[in-house]
Amino acid sequence: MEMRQFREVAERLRVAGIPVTLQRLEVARVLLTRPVHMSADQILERVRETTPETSRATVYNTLKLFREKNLVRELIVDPERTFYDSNTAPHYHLYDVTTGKLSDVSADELTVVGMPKLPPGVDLEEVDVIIRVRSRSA
Amino acid sequence: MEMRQFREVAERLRVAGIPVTLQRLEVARVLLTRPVHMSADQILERVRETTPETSRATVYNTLKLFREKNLVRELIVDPERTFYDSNTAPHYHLYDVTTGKLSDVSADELTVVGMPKLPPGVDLEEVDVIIRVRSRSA
DNA sequence: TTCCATGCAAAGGGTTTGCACTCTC
DNA sequence: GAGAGTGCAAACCCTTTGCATGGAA
Repeated sequence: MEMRQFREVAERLRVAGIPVTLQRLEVARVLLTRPVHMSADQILERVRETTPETSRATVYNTLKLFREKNLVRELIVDPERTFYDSNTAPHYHLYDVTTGKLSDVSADELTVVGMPKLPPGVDLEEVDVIIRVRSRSA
Repeated sequence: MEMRQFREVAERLRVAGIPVTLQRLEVARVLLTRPVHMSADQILERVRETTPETSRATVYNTLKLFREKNLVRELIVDPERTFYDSNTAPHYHLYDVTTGKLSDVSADELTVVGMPKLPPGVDLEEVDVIIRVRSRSA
């Protein structure tokens, strides 16, 4: 891990208005230095490789904070666990229900045309597209 | 509840190759006699109004069976609980994250254009579109 | 008699909560 | 010394599982 990356994620947290702490920096390093899809547990595991004194609760707190500040997006694709996506640009997802593997589908490859008129008093939050695929069993 | 509806759902189960039992009939009556989005717990509650001797496990078993036979579709829109949709025709969904209310969006109102080329060895299962909205707080 | 369906209770797994401790400002 | 951040363990909630009972073929 280079110092440069540490500095950069620290700056991202400050810009987002998030007070910097050791654990938040670690979660940010794992999650925000490249586009990834990870579950809370995978993140905790990766963080503990370098910072073992990190609790599960803190990771959940941090993820909630990052989501509120729009640093990550929550992906609801599997009832078993929530995934966190560090790519906050508009894009869609391909989910392999057999392997649990998630991949990005760019807005170039796929377009949603049309939008139903929303009920009165509601604002659009986001549009999720999930392409579910199944690995052919041999 | 009219006899006619009972007969009709019973026939749907038989056509789907599902042996008819009292509990399955009740779940089918609650779920399949009109288009609804319900959680397992809501279904259990409704079933127990008329057939109190129904266990949670049986409802889950029955829902899994119905899903395998394509009588219902599972909706993964909320990490808290799975919803079951009795509308098996292709369509999309609008989800109010504030109220938890789900509604259908027909394929007329919205179209997905384009499809990324799938990784080798996988089959398309389905394409989900979820429009997330938020109720404006007064 | 052999299955299959069911009820009940317990277990399981991801997430949240309560609480005490520590650190910072 | 007040407030925020953290670790730990327990609580929570939805769903699944194990097991014994009961019924149908």
